[in-house]
Parts: sequence; C-alpha cells; structure tokens
Amino acid sequence: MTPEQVDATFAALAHPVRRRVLDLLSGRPGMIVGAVASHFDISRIAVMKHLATLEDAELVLSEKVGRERRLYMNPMPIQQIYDRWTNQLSGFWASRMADIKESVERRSEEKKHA
Amino acid sequence: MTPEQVDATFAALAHPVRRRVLDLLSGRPGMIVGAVASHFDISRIAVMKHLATLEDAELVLSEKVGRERRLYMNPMPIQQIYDRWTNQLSGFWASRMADIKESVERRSEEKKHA
DNA sequence: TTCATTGGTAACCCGATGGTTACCTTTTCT
DNA sequence: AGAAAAGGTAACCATCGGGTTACCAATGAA
Repeated sequence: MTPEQVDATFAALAHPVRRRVLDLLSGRPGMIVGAVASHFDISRIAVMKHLATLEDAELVLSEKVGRERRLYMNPMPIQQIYDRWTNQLSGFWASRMADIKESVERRSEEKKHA
Repeated sequence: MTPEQVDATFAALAHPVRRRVLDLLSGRPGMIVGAVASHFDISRIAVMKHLATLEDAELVLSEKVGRERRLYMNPMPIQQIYDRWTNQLSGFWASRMADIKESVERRSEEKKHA
C-alpha cells in the first residue's frame, strides 16, 4: 500500500457522511447512487462527490448496470491499515497506556487542588 | 464514545503530519514539543496546532514539567473505534469481499475488450 | 417515439484547514 | 539580574473541501 493510498483512505474516512455511506453499503451491498443519496439531507451531487472520494480510496467499488451504478463497500484498505498500525505501535497497546493516562490525570488533579 | 469524539478522532488521523507525530510519540513517549517539531519541515507553530487537534481528540496526552511539555500517545480511541467498526461491519470481512472485487474487475475487463 | 428516470459535469460560493510571521510569557542557566 | 530556551497567542493568508444550482447524456418504459 503506497503512502498516497494510506492518505486517501484516512482522508476518505474523515467525513461522517462517507462513513455512513460505508455503513449503508456494508448492510446492503449493490445499492444504487440514488438510493444512497436518499438517506441524506444533502443534495445528490454532494453525495456523488463523497462516493467519488470513497472510490478513489478504493473503499467503494462500483459496477455500471444499464443506467444505474451498483455500489459495494471494500473493507480491505481498512484491514490493511489497521494491521500495519497495530504492528508498528505494538509494545504499546492498552495496559501500559492506561497507567500513563492515569498518572497524567492524577498529577493534573494534584495541581488543581494545590 | 460520543459521535463527536469519533469525528474528532477520524479528523485528527486524516493528516499525515499528525499520524507521523503519533508514530514518533509511540516510539519515544515523553518527547517535548520542540523535539517533535524538529522532525518536520514546517514551523513549530504549525506542529503545535497539529498537537492541539491531537489532544482534542485525546490521541495525545500531555503533562507540563517546568517550562517544557511532555507528550504521550494514547492509542485507546483508535482501539475503540476499530472494535466498533469491526463489529458493525462483520459478516462482511475479507473472503466474501475478495469475490465481489474480483467479479467487478472481471466484468470491467470484459467491457474494455468488448 | 416520447418521456421519465438515473447518473454525471460545470461553475460557483463559503467556511474550515494548514500554513506563515511577529510578539509575549515563563522558566532555567550563568 | 539578565540572557537564552521553551512554549504559547494573535493576526493574517491561501488553498481545499463540501455544499449548492443549472444543465447535459444515456437508458428504460409507455
């Protein structure tokens, strides 16, 4: 996965509408553009732009059937990114972090009451 | 985790500089602001703004010690988000998706050569 | 063949974001 | 006390992102 692809994926996930689109498509694969758009208060064109960035990031795949476009979510980029991150950040996860957070909060409390 | 927190987390992760900051802090917990800034070509103030959004998203915790600020990465928001998503999107992961992607690509190839 | 449906493009607008420089405050070192 | 070091604030600027309306193209149904 190239850095550009990583970038595109994170950027695509940054918008709540796009995340909801992924939710919709994961629940009902093969939805067409208009059906997706009908779930939002914004214009169809706005939704289409979101779909475009999702497709750029390969988080959504589509096939054209007649005059309509069927949309499918592709979870693999998320999977890949998560794998890389968890490896890269390992030795760090969970338990050790809880200690640090607690210690920071404790000290900040001490200062408040000082 | 409130929707706002989810939003803040994804938005914070959307910028490559901020992701690199997290990498740095995970590798060397307790770095101070200037040390982090020295790893980038942009100004210290720009880096501080990135740190601010990371702290808003609680992806970075900090404690002030004398005139310096020690910075720590907090992986828990990422962990939580990933857990929710994998549950929400389950029934979908990996194998089933590979089939769909292949089928889409095959049909698109057929069209090209038609 | 019309005409409705579905999707796509173009041009535009505004607010958010990411960057800058200039200046100020606090802490530490001599 | 005074200077250097570390961090923070303010004001500003350019680009980008997310939205809009208006219009066009292709497909399918009557």
